[in-house]
Order: sequence, then C-alpha cells, then structure tokens
Amino acid sequence: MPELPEVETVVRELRPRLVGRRLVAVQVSPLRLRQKWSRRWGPLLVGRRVQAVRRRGKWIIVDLDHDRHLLLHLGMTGQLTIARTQQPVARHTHWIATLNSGREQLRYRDIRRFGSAAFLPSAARLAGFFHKAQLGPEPFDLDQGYWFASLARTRRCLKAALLDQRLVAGVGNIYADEALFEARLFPGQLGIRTNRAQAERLRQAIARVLNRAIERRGSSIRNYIGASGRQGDYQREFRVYGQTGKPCPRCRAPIRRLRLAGRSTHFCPRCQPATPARASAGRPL
DNA sequence: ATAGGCGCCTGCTGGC
DNA sequence: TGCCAGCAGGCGCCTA
Repeated sequence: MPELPEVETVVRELRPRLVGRRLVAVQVSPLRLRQKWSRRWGPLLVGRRVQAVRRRGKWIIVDLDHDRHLLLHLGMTGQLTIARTQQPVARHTHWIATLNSGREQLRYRDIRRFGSAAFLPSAARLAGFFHKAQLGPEPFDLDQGYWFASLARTRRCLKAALLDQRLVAGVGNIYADEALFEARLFPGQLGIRTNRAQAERLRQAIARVLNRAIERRGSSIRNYIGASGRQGDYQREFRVYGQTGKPCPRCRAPIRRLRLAGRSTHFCPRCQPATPARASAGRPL
C-alpha cells in the first residue's frame, strides 16, 4: 500500500515524537512478517535512544544510538503509529515498543503481513543491506542521462520500469499511473521506444506527482494512516488511478484500465495514446 | 541476464 | 442471508 509519499509522511510525523526518546520495552506477536521479526532483536533494541528517523525508497530507517539501525517496510497494509499506552491494541498489531515516558508506544500493525523488518548492527551493515537490494536513486535525485539510458535499455513497458525499485526507488502502482498520465505517456510503451523528450517529461512528472502527494500527506484508500493515525488526502486528487470509466480530467474521454506487469493500470486512451501523434513525435526537444 | 507469473496474507465488495 | 470470485498502496522466488 504505502508508496513514497505515504512513507515520507509516516517518517515526518514520527520524527518529532521519536527522536531523543528511548525504547524501554519491546513486545512481539508470534505471527511472522514477510521477513521474520527475530526474538533476538528485542534485547538489542531495549535501552536504545532514537537518534534519527529517515526514509530511503519505501523503507523507514530508525537510527539508534550504539550504531544500531532498525529498518521497516510497510508492505501493502503496514501502519506505524505512536499511540498512548492505554489505548487498546488493534488486531494485527505485530510488535510494540514502549517509549521512555511509559505513556506512549510505537506500534507496528499489518493486516496482510506483507511488511518486513530488519535489524542492522552497524552503519556498514545498513549500507550493505541497500547495496544488496540494488535500490535505485531517490526520484527527486534522478539524473537526466541515467534515467533516459535506464529506460532506453529495457524491453519492459514504462509501467513495469517505474515499479522496478532498482531503476528508481519509491514509486508504486498509484504514482506510476499518475506520473504516466502527467507525462502523457502510454503505460504499455516499451522502454526502448522512449525518446529523450519523453524520458524527461516522465522524470519531471514523477517528482511533481510525488511532491503533490506528500503535500496532501499521501493517499488513503483503505488502510493507510500516518504515524499520528491521520489519513492522507491525495486520493481525492487521483486523475486516473481507480477512475476507470470516469471522464479524463483533461479531455473527458473515459479512463481505461488494463493489466500490466501484473498490476492494475489506469490511463486516458486519448491523452496517453499507444502510438504518439505525428505532431508530437516530430516536435524538437 | 531479463521479463512475466505466482504466491504470500486478510478483508472487503459485488453478483448470483 | 450466504457463498464465491475478484480485487487491493509490495515484493521475492521461480521459470522460460
């Protein structure tokens, strides 16, 4: 569920409430996540003070003192919230860390359990983790030349390329569709058929769409909430995602849906034509 | 090496 | 009302 804007929102809301606090107790449920939460992590976390909360792609990084690092991924339905200790614990809560006042807790809830967690005992191991994952650049740091070359070298369609975290980190199904609409590119267009002007439109569209979504604190369709429990608002501004059959906000043609890279894909057949119009194909950069 | 398909989980919706 | 298919913000593993 959560893509970059949702994860960024969680991190921004978590930061002021977590940095400087100490974890004094950790409770774990027996249900396993995608990457099992190890029993050995509890004692390693207890007593540690949070030094920073950061994001890399869709990963949340909690930096602790003693050079310890907790990595969290929210999968499809993950929720990471700060709750008052006396608040009832919601079903599907998988682990709870009590903060040093004793009055508040950091809680991880994940209905479908596609989320994962990792504990890294040093900065070097943390770097190694992301190196192994081959996580691509942040979408706001995309180099023009890198981006065009990356698209031009793949035989997959643009939608599949956007979802590949090795090419660019943080884009998921919603924002891939929204960015392709913004860039007026057909999601099924092959990467190798992409010219420099199109790649550049897409590069800028990705950053614009993600920034707008962050301003709205992400999108809440069914499960997503920020660290404070508040929902996002960006779902109200979707132009194609989940808008099948509704008129395109630009040209009024009905939004269509198809399956690409195994994922539901939404686009405007007129604004994002499979074959680019002659006029735009011949236009200089 | 690369690309597509499936499976992991739970919950909700719509059609019969 | 009940049942069943299809769907869902992700990603790792397997196969060709």
